[in-house]
Amino acid sequence: MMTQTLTELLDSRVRAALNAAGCDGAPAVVQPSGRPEYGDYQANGVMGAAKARKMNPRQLATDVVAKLDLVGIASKVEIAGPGFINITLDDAFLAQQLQAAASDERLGVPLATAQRVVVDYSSPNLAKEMHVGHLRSTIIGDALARVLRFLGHEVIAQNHVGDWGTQFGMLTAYLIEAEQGGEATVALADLEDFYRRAKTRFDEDEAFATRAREYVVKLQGGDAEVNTLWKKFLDVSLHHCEAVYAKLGVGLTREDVRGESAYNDDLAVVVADLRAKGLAVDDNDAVVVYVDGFVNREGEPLGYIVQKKDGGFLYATTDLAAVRYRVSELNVSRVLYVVDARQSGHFQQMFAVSRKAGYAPEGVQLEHVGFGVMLGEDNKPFKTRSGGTVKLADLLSEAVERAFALVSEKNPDLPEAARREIADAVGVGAVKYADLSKNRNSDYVFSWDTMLAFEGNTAPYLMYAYTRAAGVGRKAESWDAAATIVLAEPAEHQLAIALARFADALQSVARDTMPHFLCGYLYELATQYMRFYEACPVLKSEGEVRASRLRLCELTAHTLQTGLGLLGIKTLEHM
RNA sequence: GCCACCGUAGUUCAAUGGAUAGAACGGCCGCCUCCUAAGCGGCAGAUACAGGUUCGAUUCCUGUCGGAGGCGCCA
Repeated sequence: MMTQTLTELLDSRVRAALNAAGCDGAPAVVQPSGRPEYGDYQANGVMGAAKARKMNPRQLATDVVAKLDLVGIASKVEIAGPGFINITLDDAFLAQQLQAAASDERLGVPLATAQRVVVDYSSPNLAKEMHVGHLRSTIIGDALARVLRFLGHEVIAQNHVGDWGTQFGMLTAYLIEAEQGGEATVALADLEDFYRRAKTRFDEDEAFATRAREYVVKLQGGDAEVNTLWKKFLDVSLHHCEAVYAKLGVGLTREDVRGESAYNDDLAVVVADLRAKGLAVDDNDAVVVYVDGFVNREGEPLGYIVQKKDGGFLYATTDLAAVRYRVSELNVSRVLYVVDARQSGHFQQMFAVSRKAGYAPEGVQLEHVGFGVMLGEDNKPFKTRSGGTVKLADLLSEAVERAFALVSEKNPDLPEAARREIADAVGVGAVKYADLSKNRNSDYVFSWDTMLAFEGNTAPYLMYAYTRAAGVGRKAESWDAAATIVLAEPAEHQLAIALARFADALQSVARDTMPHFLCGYLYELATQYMRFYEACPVLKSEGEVRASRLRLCELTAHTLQTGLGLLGIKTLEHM
């Protein structure tokens, strides 16, 4: 099994050479080359090291190259420009790497030093139906969880659903009305509608509003009847979420659900603890924690309210209780919050309080994995309350429908069942990939055209590359699966480089919590494969060349399938 | 006012401080008697502005302009 990625290997070798050349501790700065004429990898550390030590960079580069041991790894090492070291990998070395990857379930990806990590994602409000605003958290979190697991980390998914709050008084009050009218099942079939009707009742009928408020009190007081109604409502709502998850291919289950209500009993404990530690103080009858560095509009210290003046708790309190639970009960060393970037201020405060209170000691990483807002095609934010929201379920259906129309057009001879299956994978994959392939920090422009474009840097392109790669192997019938890989053509070399970078791509994703790095990698791999496919006949070639190329196809297929799988996107054998 | 994000081709997006800023879509031009043309090749086209740090800046710092957020008892 491999213990180092390609970049790590080259980096350590160049660093050793820098040390030997008198530049102790100088970073090697190894990265893939920007263009083919600069080789496969470039080491850029010489210029900086030379500058810091007042040395001549070209001379230092010469020294470093003289001491650089890349025997059996590189076929060419050149100095270029002011002191770049351009490295061209040896085809035999590359071939050996690929052979190792091909015979390994994990494709030769080194296992990371295992961490236990909480990924907090999706977390819809169970009072309503999931809408497009929930898409990003759900699929970004899912992709990160999959990548971290693949690298050997122990991931604990946490679906921190909104299952608590005053709105559930209204909903349970309305549910009992619906049950009495014998139409509860019908009414619950459309949660969004259910919420709307309950809200209307609340606004228009004073008696109902009063009852709703009473139900909130009863719910909080543990009243058995209201509790049962509440649980029934949650169950229906979770079923709805699970249907969406199933359609999306997201791995969240009931086991991962730990909603806000799970922390109810801890809230008073947390506040008391913060008081005992001298962190929480009374302020205008509320209980507040002050941490340095946070100010409000007027430049006054901004407190973090953990208990309202009416005695009620807030999500701020819940989040603290959750941190405590995750660190002390789940024993994790990294917590990822895949939540809308607009909450970054809240997380900054929450993290600061957690540190101060000792809920998250030094060694525990707390990271807000924020993402941009969902915008309409008019570049205006989606409305959350006053209608205009697209249900996630509807979005996916629409995507699948459009994909079905496309498949039927491209491939009219396939039986309908097959076209349905393809449309399912392509439609859902396109929606997910359109989102995952963008830098999550940017705002997200929701556009049917963008999401459902089936050409270029899209899921269908990658899926198609997979079917091509896998299809060749199927057609080949018999060939030597253990054949030596021989890289002779430029297209073969480029494909090999792309294949060999898989581990580095995954590491970047895990380190920076950026799924779009993996998308970029897979797109590059697919592109290189397509070029290879055009330039190098596989089935028509003979002997060792044929066997070698078949192995390249097979490894490409396996890598694409694994990579897409880590993004939560299915592959197909036929398209 | 404070905090954090964003500004790259007509459009949607890339680019761990590195060399000539990459793709895709759209436009134009080529490639199927040849392993799946949902493909491949080619042409045209961009770093908001002004400073600074650096051998080197789309990237880091400061400021300006522009977009969209957050900033005490909602989540």
